[in-house]
Amino acid sequence: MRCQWVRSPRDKCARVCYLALAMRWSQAFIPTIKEAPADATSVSHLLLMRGGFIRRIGAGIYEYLPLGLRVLHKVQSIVRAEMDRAGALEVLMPALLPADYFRETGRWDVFGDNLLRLKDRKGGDYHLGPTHEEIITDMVRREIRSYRDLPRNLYQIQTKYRDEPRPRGGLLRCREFTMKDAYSFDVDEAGALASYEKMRVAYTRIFDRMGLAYRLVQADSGSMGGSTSAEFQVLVQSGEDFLAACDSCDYAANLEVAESRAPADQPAATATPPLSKVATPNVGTIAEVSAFLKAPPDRFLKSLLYLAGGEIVMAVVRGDHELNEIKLARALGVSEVALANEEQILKATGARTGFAGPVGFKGKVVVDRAAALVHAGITGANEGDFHIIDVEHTRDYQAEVRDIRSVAEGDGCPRCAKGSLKVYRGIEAGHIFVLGTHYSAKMKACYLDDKGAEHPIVMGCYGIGVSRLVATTIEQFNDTDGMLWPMSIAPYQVHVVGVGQDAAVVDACNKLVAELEQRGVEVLFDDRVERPGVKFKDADLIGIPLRVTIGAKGLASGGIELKPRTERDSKKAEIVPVDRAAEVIAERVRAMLTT
RNA sequence: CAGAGUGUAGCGCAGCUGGUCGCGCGCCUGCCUUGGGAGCAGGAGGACGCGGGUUCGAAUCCCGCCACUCUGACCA
Repeated sequence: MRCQWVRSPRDKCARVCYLALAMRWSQAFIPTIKEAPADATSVSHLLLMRGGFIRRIGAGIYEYLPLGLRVLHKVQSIVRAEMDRAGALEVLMPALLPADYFRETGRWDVFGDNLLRLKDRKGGDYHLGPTHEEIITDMVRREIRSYRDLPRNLYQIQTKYRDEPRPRGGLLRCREFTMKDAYSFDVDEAGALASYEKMRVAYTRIFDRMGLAYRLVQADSGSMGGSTSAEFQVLVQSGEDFLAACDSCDYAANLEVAESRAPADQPAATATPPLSKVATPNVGTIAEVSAFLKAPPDRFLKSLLYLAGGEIVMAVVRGDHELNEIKLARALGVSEVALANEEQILKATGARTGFAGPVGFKGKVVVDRAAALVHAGITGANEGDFHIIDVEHTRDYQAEVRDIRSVAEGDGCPRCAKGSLKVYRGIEAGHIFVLGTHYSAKMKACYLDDKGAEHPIVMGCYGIGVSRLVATTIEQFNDTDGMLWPMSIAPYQVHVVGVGQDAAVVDACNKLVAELEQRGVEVLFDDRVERPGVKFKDADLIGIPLRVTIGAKGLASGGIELKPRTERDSKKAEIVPVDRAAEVIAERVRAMLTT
């Protein structure tokens, strides 16, 4: 084991990194475990635990062991390099924050239970920072007064705290996690958009360097109070977010906000007869009524009652569609909506749950644009055990027509004429926002223009879940035996496995490890007195991208064996002559870093 | 916050018709073995989550609390 200060040759930013280049397993702290921990809730969680990368000490609170920390540091250094390249400046704000700043913007209350609060000995209110808009805005308002000082982009890599209702998935959703957050400050909206675009490019470079398959999607700006925003979603089956993407153009959006091509009206072949009421005893759900009346779900008008800004509102979507609460809230101009409870439904419609409908409803009604085109529709009669059939929008009920449903697989793309939408699952790895003057206006972060007039600074904010990325990468790259690290963030670049204790083998191992170290290659050398099977299993588990096997057998047949972790068949390992091994391996590492 | 469940050796679990706790893996020692988590022999390791109650006696039954997990709500 030797530690030294090195300048990594691949790092164009001339950053000096501290890296222990070579590590002998017998001297290391890599406690792998054979049996799966019972509480592992995702592939990445399982493998990070088994591989000895992390340990849990509380719900959503993890320790990083040496391998885990190396990966975390590598992700951080890629993020730093690209942020610096984009002209952002690193700062560090405290994790422990006095309550005053969040009180200033109202988020002390808005964050509610998600904020981890504490008191100091004098009884003063504090919290651990879940994000730092207020703090950075305060820093900037105290120091920046002139348009000459703008634009600026400041970022930090900090530990963040959120009292998640339910942490899960290991590092995917924690209460304490590492995040890179950047904040841009511009004189106007156009400047903010330019800053936003720079971050979009930087993020693309970051995720590309990590070799991830991801998609940039339109996103809900939510309570951040911004206008433009997009998410970087890493595509994995286990992802908790859903996104819709066009199969022929580059339209992609989080399902929360995804749109579909406007539906075309298909007039009924025959005129719809007048309304009539039918008895539907004890059948309330769409599936039940559909079976009872022998009518397909797409003829139904599903009527849901919501509480929006203190008012009861009816939202109507087609029976085969799902209502989208974010779209509904936006259509109503409120920040959020909540499903009405049974009591409120009874009071508003006069019927118990399952029999609500827009016909004759006294309150405000919003109908989805697809539901508005339903002919001879079927809906609740606002009377227990009765439905109404042959309902026509406009003729039989009045409602505001809006897009309030979630898109579904196969819907037409809203952007192009021929494409249709596919639904994917993803993990949000990054999010970029134009915030506007939401925070600067509230906190009076202003600058003077060249005429001496005062304006609020126009802001943007940009987050990357650094610790989440460690887990996300494993979610995307794993097989039945373990992790498959991309070279750029692997804990070590090369894993040397010594088979047997022959003097010739031990000598060859030591010599190769020393040569690799000299060439700046990060190498983990399994020098343990263990059976080969144990070493191979551990090597597959921790997933270092290149494995070098040195044994008597290989040496006899001409050299050492080189095998990428992605190659499952050991017999396909490449035989490299001993005297050229270090050179070939170092070159391979270099090649894998750039692809 | 609502519903469900689990806390017993480092990890995974059994024991729960009350009688002071076992198994597998891991760990230690020795022998043997060495190209995909070997084998044999011996060994160490436990206030059975915490507190109270019932009982001659509680891991086991009862009450309270705590922690954790799952499903939902929530998630810049």
